[in-house]
Amino acid sequence: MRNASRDGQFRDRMTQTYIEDIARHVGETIVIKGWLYNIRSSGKLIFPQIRDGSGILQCVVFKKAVPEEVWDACQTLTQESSVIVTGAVRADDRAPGGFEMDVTNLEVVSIAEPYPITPKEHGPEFLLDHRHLWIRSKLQHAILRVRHEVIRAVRDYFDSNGFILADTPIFTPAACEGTTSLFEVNYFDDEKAYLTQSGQLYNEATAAALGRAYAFGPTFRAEKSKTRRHLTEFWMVEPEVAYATLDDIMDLAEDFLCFVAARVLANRRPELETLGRDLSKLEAIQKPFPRISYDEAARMLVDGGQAFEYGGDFGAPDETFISSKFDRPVMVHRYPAAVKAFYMKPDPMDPTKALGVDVLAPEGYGEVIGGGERASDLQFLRDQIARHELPEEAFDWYLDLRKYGSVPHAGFGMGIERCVAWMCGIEHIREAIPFPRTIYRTKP
RNA sequence: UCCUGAGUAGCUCAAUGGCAGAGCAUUCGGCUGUUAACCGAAGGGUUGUAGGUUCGAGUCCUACCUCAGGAGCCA
Repeated sequence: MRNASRDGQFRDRMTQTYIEDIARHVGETIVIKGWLYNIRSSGKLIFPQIRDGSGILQCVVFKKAVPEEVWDACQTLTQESSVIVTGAVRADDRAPGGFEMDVTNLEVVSIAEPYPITPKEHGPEFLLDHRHLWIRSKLQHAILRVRHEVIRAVRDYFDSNGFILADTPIFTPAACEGTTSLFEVNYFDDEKAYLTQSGQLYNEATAAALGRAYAFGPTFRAEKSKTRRHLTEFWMVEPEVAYATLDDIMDLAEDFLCFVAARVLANRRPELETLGRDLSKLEAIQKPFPRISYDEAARMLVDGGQAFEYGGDFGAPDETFISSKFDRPVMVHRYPAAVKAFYMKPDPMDPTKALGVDVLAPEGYGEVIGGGERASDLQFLRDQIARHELPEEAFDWYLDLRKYGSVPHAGFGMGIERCVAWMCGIEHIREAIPFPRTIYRTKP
């Protein structure tokens, strides 16, 4: 089996050069395979800009330097036509990116029909209808590359800190946290199945098997949410650690987010600059993150004149108000148990509070991480399941975890798209995933 | 589900209740360094749908449809 990444062996056998490697080929004649991004002409001179997925390269076609059929072919090129160009690479300050190619040959692979996405402005509806083409655009291309970096950093972080990847099922027999927002699947004969809304309960099982485990996969929420922070289908990474407490998991979340931000800054700076991201906002993601209790946060809201009722969960404007008081993510812990999930461990110092934590990102990006310490007492969980009117038979396996060597344990979940949107500084989460699924949109 | 806003050329948008317009895209022509290139010309319309008011409706009224933003809920 060929390995595309190891030592670049796969790449070296290809008869093409990728634009991201162009600086290493100055003075050489190379082949670029891609698509026409834009074209400008000036009589006897044509400037086709070629994109190949790794970057954009400006080419120069001079009428007297190419065969007549190449010149004629250039006249027929339309936006997004696919082409293979051959020529010598040269550094030139006049070219975007600093390098350009003097074309000696151009082969047309396919002439594109009139391309719907022009180099001018478009509205969100039109762009989302053409998402399959929109991702070719410069900004979307940059966002997807940042997303890749975030995911790679997530995996590298856990893989290099003793965690074992143990993915949890997508089809699940029951709700983790209530049934209101579940997608029902009509396939299994015996019982109803639902698309997962969290790997949480299964992670507790894998953590008991592996010590430190994490799951990373798609998650589905049938919430009627219609905001820039919500997707119907999103990706979530969920670490779970046996013998960890709330404080341990807050340390982990803090270290983890700093690692991800540092990696994006280190490896995707050109993309961040393309996106116009204020890099100082990302450089500020440094330990220690402020840690405040729910009670302290509630006092901030009341003192700040916000319309907030003590005892309830924070709304989006509340989160934005709290996070606006800090220049880095803030961790809010010990929420009222009544507003949190049934499996949260009560605070021994104040049983009306749960040992949960939300990490609120700055700049209004909201809750990127939610987690906490899980209840380890069997009878408490039985009571909670009854109190929440959940079917106990659906949780028998989960309760087994408390019968056979129950230990303190904690974990959290991070929404990948919220993190990517935050890193990129983009307005809407739907641009942080290749093909967003929202309440009223399942195409393309 | 609720609140708010928007639907006019392929796209982005103009048009006091009085002739349906512009830029970009497309097609044709011009230009030897373009940077969302520029210059000239041409084609392109059931103004979201259905009613209503009016001498006359893109514009005012009613209902519906679609989309966007927000709330609740959440990552």
